Amino acid sequence: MRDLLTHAVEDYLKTIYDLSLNYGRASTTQIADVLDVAPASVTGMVKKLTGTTPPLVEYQKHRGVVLTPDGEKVALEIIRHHRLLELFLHETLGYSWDEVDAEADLLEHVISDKFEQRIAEVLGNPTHDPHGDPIPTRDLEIPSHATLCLSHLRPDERGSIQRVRDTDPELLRYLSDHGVVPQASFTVTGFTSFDGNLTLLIDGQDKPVVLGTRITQQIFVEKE
Amino acid sequence: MRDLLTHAVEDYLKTIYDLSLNYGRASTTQIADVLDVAPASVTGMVKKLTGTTPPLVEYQKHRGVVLTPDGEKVALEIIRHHRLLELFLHETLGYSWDEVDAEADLLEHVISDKFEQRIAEVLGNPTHDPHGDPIPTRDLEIPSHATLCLSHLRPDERGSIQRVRDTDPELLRYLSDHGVVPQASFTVTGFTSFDGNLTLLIDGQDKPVVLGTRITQQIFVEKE
DNA sequence: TCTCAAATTTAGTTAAGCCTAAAAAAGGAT
DNA sequence: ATCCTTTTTTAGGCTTAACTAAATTTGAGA
Ligand SMILES: [Mn+2]
Ligand SMILES: [Mn+2]
Ligand SMILES: [Mn+2]
Ligand SMILES: [Mn+2]
Repeated sequence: MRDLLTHAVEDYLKTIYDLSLNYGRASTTQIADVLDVAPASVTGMVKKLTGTTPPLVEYQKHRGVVLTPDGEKVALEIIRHHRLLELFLHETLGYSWDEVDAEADLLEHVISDKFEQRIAEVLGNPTHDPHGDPIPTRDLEIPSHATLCLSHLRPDERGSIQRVRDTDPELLRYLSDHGVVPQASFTVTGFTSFDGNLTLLIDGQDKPVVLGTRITQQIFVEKE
Repeated sequence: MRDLLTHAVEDYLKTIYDLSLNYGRASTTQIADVLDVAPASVTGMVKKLTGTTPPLVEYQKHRGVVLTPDGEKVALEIIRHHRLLELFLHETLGYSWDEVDAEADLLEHVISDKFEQRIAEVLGNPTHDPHGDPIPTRDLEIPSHATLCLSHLRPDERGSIQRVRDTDPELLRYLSDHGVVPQASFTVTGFTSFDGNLTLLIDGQDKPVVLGTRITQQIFVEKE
């Protein structure tokens, strides 16, 4: 019954967890989009996940899918693997922060509990990954993390970058090239209402950087 | 055509490589034994491996299987992964030498070229794994390694341990507990012809250790 | 040479996880 | 209420890599 935790199952659960955080639930098409499979494949897998004992997901009539506590536990285990691996690849093996997500996506399903424990020790039981995302603890509690979106700030407000969505390597390279990295402090110096562009002056940088909403919606901050 | 390199295919090629080293070829039942699958499954896979372009193995019905140069290249790539990973787990993550084989068996199929390169660098481009087995170089040359079996030594001969078969964790723990580890020098102090038992006095150890043929056949040495 | 047990292959299934095409169900707009 | 578009499910199939059971081949000993 616990051997049902195939790579595919783990990726579905992780995806449902992420979507539920953002939307409260996960729809068939959203899941299909993220995992790059056909919607019909999602229906098939979701059926399987409701049929396990204990069930790993709950289907709510017209409201998509949410994880059961059991499903969430599995998702958090995989997310812990993923984020520890990202940090390990970055800190110990010298990967840049745009390269770690893809490799961690594969390794997360394969490493043992021992491997997880050892890299956590080597890294000093870290609380956040290279993109600022919180790493669930060993008993799967989630450290605090910022939820305020950069797109909501306006000129003259100051803050610090806390967290950046990690799935687009090109964006990550662009951001780090311009000093937009976790812990960087900044002042908002401009806002254009037509397109939502924000201008930021990062402390210690010469030039301000202009970011569109596609970008500012993927960055989370703390206000000063 | 190169996407045919599934985990299963890689494990078959690695197994055929190992068996060919020892027996010149690999029989269906030998492969089935090592991989713990049914002989019929081996026949099926072997057929698939002869049908690729280029073919990865050469096969005559009922006469066993050998790798083609292409198949050998793939096998050596996986073996490089495996042995680098073993050393990395041991040196960097503090695994003991009996724990590394199982974990490396899973990870070897998943790590990228970049991961391989990085751990090789961190380890200083090592030539041998924790059990003394040679690590193929980046261009898949095999460093020299001892082929003289400990079971062939006789009293008063001196030598040094070079290499130990790595698949039995219990044996590995027993050996390291008694100082039988790569680079250890020793003198043979006894031999019993009935059972082939050898008595070894390891330099720096108080007590001699008696090893049966089941053990001495899995240890390779260099004579002094 | 013949016989027979061991080794190997063939044939037919299974399970996972994906696919496409078509049917059905929602839900917004008229 | 009806239409229409989007979302979701159903139905049927494919591929990979296992399995079991039965058939076949091999090669060693009588
Ligand atoms: Mn994954
Ligand atoms: Mn991340
Ligand atoms: Mn393996
Ligand atoms: Mn080894």
